[in-house]
This record gives sequence, C-alpha cells and structure tokens, in this order.
Amino acid sequence: MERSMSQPKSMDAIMALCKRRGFIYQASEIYGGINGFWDYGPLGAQLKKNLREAWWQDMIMNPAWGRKGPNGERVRCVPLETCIIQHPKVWEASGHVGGFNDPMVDCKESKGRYRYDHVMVFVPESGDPGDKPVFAYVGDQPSEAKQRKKAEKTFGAVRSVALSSLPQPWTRVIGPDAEKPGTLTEPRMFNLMFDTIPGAIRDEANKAYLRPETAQGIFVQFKNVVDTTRVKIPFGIGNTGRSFRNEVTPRNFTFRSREFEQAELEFFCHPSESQDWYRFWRDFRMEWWRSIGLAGENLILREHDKDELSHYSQGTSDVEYRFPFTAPGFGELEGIAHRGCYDLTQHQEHSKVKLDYFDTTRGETLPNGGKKGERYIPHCIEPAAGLDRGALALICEAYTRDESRPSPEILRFHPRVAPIKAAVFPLVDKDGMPEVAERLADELFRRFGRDGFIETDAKQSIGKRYARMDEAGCPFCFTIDGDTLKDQTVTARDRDTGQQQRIALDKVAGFLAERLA
RNA sequence: GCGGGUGUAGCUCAGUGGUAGAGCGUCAGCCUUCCAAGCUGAAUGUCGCGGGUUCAAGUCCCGUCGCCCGCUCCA
Repeated sequence: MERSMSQPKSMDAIMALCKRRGFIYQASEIYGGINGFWDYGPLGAQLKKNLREAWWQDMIMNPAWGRKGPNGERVRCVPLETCIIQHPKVWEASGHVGGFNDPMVDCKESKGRYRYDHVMVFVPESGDPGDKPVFAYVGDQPSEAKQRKKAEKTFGAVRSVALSSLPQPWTRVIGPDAEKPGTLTEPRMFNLMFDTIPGAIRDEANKAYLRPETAQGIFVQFKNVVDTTRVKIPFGIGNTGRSFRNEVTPRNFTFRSREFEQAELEFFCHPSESQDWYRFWRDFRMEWWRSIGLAGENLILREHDKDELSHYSQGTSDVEYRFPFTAPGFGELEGIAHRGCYDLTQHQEHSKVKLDYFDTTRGETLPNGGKKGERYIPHCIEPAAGLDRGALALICEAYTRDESRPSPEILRFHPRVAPIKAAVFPLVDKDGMPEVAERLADELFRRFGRDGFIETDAKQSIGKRYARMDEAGCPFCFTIDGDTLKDQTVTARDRDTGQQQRIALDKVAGFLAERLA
C-alpha cells in the first residue's frame, strides 16, 4: 500500500499498537476500566516525559531556543510548580465556578438540553391544569410562541411560571421542542470541576476543587515570583502538571480525558508590546511542534475569529492537529491566547492584594538620567499546551504502515522524543559478538540512558529484532557482526529507510549524539 | 444524555445451547552472518462484570461497565 496523505490512519490499529507495545493502557483495566482515564505504559511514560522535557527546555530553561524576543533581548522565563488544590476563591476569581455550575434538563424526545433556570412553563391562569398537560418553553426562542399558542388553545388565558416551581417528576410537562408530556429529565448539575473536601472530618463548607487548568496557579503566585526572583518584565512563568475536568463526553482515546497534563506558560509584558509578544509566541509554538516531529500538513495554526474570542482577549490561536478521528477536521493541541490583564485584575479584585508591577525602565527620564517608572498591570500571553494530546499526536503522526516492508507497522518518532533511543544487537549470539555488544550497550547507557531506553536483544533472527524496534519507534539499531571483531566497525541501521552503513565502533556514541538532538 | 456497534489469550479474530480455538506475538531450546526465516516445545483465558432461563450458557434473556461510531455537549 502506498503511503499517501489522503489515506487515513486507522485509530483502531494505533490503539492496538499502543496497548501491544506498552504505550497506553486503560486505567484500572482489570476492574473494567474507568471512563475518561488512561495510564501510560513504559514506552508511553518515557515518550511523554521526553515531550515534557523538550517543552521545559525550550520554553523555560532556554526559551525559544535562545532567540531574541521582539524587544531585541533574550527571552527570559522561570519555572513554577503549583498545587492541584488551590483556595476555592481562585476559581471564583477565574470565572470557573460561576460559569459552569448550571443545572441542565434534557428532553428525551427532542434530544434538546436546556438550562434549568431558563425553562418556563405556560399554565392556566387559575394555576390548576387538572389532568391536562402544561407547556414548557424557553424565553425568546421559537418554542415560546409555539407553546403559547398550544397552551391558549388548551386553557384559554395562561400565565408563566418557572419550571423549578413545579413539583417533580414533570410527567405532565411537554418539553419546549417535544410533542408528548413527561420527556424532561430531572435537572442535573454539569460541574466541569471535580471537587473534594480537604480535612479529615468531612464538612461540605470546606469544599475545594481540583484545578481545571494550571495557569491560575501562576497568576496567584505572580507577585511572589516578582518579589523574590529579580525577574523583570517582560518575562514568563512556566508550570506543568495534572488538571482535571469533568468532560461531558470523554471520547477519542486520550484526546478528551478527565485527568490530563498541561504545560502552560504565562508571559507577562507591557500592554504596548503585547501584540508583538502574542505573535512571537504563536509563531514559535507552531515551529516548536514542527521541530519535534509534527512536520507534515496535519499541523495547522488557526487564528480565532473575532466572535470566537473571549471578551477580554485581543487574539487567540490554536495549534491544531489532524488526528485520525478528527479528520478531515482538526483537534486542538495548544491554545495561544492574548489574555490582556484579565486574570491579574480578577485576582487583584478578589484577593484585595495589589498585583500591579512597577516598571523602572519606563516613564519620563529624570534629571539624573534614570527613569521615573510606570505602574501597570502586565498583559499576559498564554501558550497552553496539552501534553497528553501532544503525545497522542506524536504517536498518530509517527504511525506508518508500509506494506512493502516485512514489518509493516512503524512508529517514526523524531529521535528527540523517541522513548527508545538505540538498540544494540549481536548479529548472532556467539563467536564473541555478545561481549562486544554488551560493552557498546554499556557505553551508550552511560551517555544516553537518561534520555531514554537503550535496548539489547540477542534472541531470534535479526529481522525480527529490527521489526520489534521499528514498531516501538527506536530510531537507530547497531549490529555487531563477524567483521566487527576484525575491523572494529558495526552496522548502523536507520529505522525510517531500513538502510545501513558501516561506522567505526568507537564512533557510535558520537553518531547517536548528533542525531538525538 | 440519546441512538447504533462491540467486548473470547498480549494483539487480530473464529466459535450451530453440549470438552474454549486459530494466526501472530511472547518464552525456552536448537539453528541462524543483516530485515517478523526454519525446527521442536511451552506458558497464557474467571469468554468485560452481575443476575436470570436451562439438565447444560462464550452462545438465549435482563441489568451493568468499558471501548468505537453518530447526534448532543464542549469554560
């Protein structure tokens, strides 16, 4: 089969490979699994760690690969690690509590879903419908006029009451878009946030939330970082870790999980420079994903339309990947948002703690040559990536079926993220080859073992061993053969092409070092 | 939440109400000088889970859970 971009990859095959080779397992599988939760096996755990490390290196320790920012200076970032559980008021300030606690009712007939507090009902003026059904509607929706007409035909004069004022179950209520009565479900809370109760004695008053994003931890500690680390605007604070969201419908393998890991940077800058920084990060993030293997046309940058933007945002872009299950559409890997001064302002209001910044490089020049300074709430650019989605995209992009090869399934990971960095094989398990292989493996272990696995294998045929490594995504195999003993050279075999070349035994580590960067 | 599909070995899947199977993979031994080669052997299953019908259930019925697809939802 030709490899072609239009040929969709089979998600079933990818999921089977993930299980077979120990990338991803269902969480609590022996108990039947738990909806929306996934575990990483040995190779998956290392793949994701490599992804997280790459992000950490390229976003915090050596941001944007050492490039100069739009201000002409080296980009500066610092790390932070904040708690999953924060003060409940953090989520009030961020808007997560207020926005997403609405009870909803579903209609079994029309499949509609309505906000409970928006549903009204036409009842007879007297308030007593007897045995007759009453008519629910949603204000300013087509259902209002339609239901009024029916209600007036049934009762004559009618008045409106809230659905919540009627006793449950609503067996005689006809849903806004339904024909038959009794199809509305009881109201259900759609809490996007998980809650929990800290403290050994259970007391609802102490309710706290598992964070739905890592970003708020950064805003909440912004002042501490400024006060204790000599950072100066512009600078960024990076934070990675687990977040939790009660997705309505976990779906599509690990793409929409209820527990997931984020890597978020909040980059603080002067309002006047914020658009430049927004474009800087947006473009760099796209380039970065490309650099670790999402190089094809499956990756796109999508600028949000004006009507898609939050009211405070002056620009948002998504880095999106065409997963097999979204094709021909795309799924979000990362959002880069210009958040203005929204978050710091919110936390300043709710906490009553000043979160502005005194910028000594701005303001009018004083007679002594210094600056008067300017006080402002920094604007913030937020590149927020999903590491699990990233890992899944890396797997999907790497997955290749090539029927022309004896082992058709290959994971073509970029060497930087590949969980297995190299394999060392004795061509046959005798004649002094195993000993040489062992010594070479030891050397590679010392040099590269912290970045990923170094595999050795002497069992079965060489073809099978290559095939196993192809399927696990190992980019390079080194094989010791009879000639090695005579001239100190080995075969270096490339995963993607299957081609091999002879290189000197003592050059193997250097060969690998060049290619793993 | 609704509808459809599905669940049997690590993976892919067969399996007429009557003793749980195959291929691949895995492991061991032999063989093997470069691409899942060959030979011999081995291990691996509460047939997703729980009820029910039946002399007898992987198979029929009910419930439940997970996964996939489509709607719905998606800060």
